[in-house]
Formats: sequence, C-alpha cells, structure tokens
Amino acid sequence: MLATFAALAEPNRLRVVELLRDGPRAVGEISERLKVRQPQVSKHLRVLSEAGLVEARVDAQRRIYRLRTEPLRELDAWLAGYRQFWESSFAELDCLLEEMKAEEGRAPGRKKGRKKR
Amino acid sequence: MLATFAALAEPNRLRVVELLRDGPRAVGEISERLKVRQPQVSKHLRVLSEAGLVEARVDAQRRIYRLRTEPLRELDAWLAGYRQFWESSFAELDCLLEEMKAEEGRAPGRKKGRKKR
DNA sequence: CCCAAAAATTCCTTGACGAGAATATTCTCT
DNA sequence: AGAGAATATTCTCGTCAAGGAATTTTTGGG
Repeated sequence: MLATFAALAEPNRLRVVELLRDGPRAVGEISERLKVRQPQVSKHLRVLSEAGLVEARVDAQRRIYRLRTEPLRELDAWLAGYRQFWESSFAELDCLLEEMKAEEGRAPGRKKGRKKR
Repeated sequence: MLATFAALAEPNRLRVVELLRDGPRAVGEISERLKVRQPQVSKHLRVLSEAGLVEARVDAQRRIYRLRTEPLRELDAWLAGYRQFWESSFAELDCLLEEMKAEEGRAPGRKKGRKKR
C-alpha cells in the first residue's frame, strides 16, 4: 500500500501508469510519447516494477511493459474501508456531532467570546 | 491526485489517516496513540491539510482534526478508470494478445531460439 | 495581567530521490 | 565475431522532505 502510494506520487510515474492503462508499450514508445529521456523512463519503470505496478515481457531487444492489476485492486480494497465514510454519511454525522458539541451552552454561559487579543 | 498520493506515501501520515477514519481526534490524542511526537504530528497534519485530506476545528486550545472525503472520492473516481482493466478482463486480453504475438511464427521460422549465449 | 495547556513554527542536520550525462548490457542480424 | 538498436545501470549533483530539539503562538482560566 505504502509502496503503491510512493510509486504513484511521482508525476512522470503516474503518467506512465496512465499511458499503460491503454495497453502495453515498449520503453521507447513510452519515452517518446511522454517526452521523457529513455534512462529516466527505465528508472521509473524500475520503481514501478518493484512496487508491483508493472511487469515486463521480453521481445527481442525490447521490453514490453504492462500494467499489473494487483496493487490497484489492493488500493481499491483499501479505499473500500473509507466508502462507508461518505456513502453512509459518516462524515456528516461527525460534522453534526461536533456542531452540537460546539454549540452546547453557548447561548447561556457563552464560553467563547473575545475574539482577537 | 498527485498531492493525494504524495500525502499518503508517508508512513506516519497514512497512519494518521487510518486513525482518523474511526472519528475525529485532537492533535494530542493522535500523538499519543501513534507514539509520534507532537511537533511531527502537527507537521504531518499540515501536509494532509494542504492536500485537502484533513480539516481542523478549533475547540478551546485544541484542534480537532477530521477526515475530508473529497480527495478519497477523487481517488475512487481515478481508480474507476482502471476497474475495467481487471473487471472486464482487459489485462488477460492484453496477455493473450501478447502471447499470440510472441508465438506467431515460432514453429516454422523460429525467430527466437538460442537462449543464453 | 500572568499562568498553564495545546498546538504550530523554526532551525538544523541528514538521507532519499530525481534529472542529466556517460557508459554498460542485451539481443539480433549478417 | 562485429555492428547496431533498445534498454539498463552508474555516477554526480542539487533539491527537498522528515526527524529532533527548542521556541513561539494561541486560547482559556484565575
């Protein structure tokens, strides 16, 4: 999970992933399409590969890189634990609870006055 | 999107987010629960806040931090563009296509032989 | 006004990472 | 074997971010 986030946190790497979404590409193609020099592309692909986000197939002297789904599935699973947070209006509930807490006893006692020193 | 990934790529920050998933917390609580010194927590919260992942409410001399759903929703939306990738077996399709390409003309002409020099 | 609690900011040092350039490696074909 | 194409690796440099310690700011109470 951490590795996935770290890998995707880099602009060019994210672009590589997004390019690979439309299908496998050779290093040269990626380099050309993204206007990034080949060595950098290779380095980024290395990181992505170590994060399991990408996988290479050898074709002659070329390496064809392809997206791997596992890390994305895991990301999806991780996110699932937060869906309740917005789908079942947990967030709004928290919001309301806090508003109430903040409001309680403001009209009579007024505990929060004198703004700015 | 990039900002979200970058923010979540840091171990302690991810832990903060996961803690906040169960409800809002004051800085002191976070610091105590995660065994991280208060200044670091504040710094991480700052980053999370700038990424829009977190939001603070003032309660006396305490700041109560709460998760914000927007960036998570965006992440979800982003991921959605990849769901087809595994749900509609795009990945396997790519896989097959490549296998075929790799296989074509191997029995007759045999273009890929002599492994290992 | 002064004190105490909670949190934020600053300064410093150190380690990691990305870009660039040059070089090495791998593979195929003749 | 030698040449050439495609890719990977190495090295250096500059930048940036995280942790630690100390300090400052904010807020409420006597």
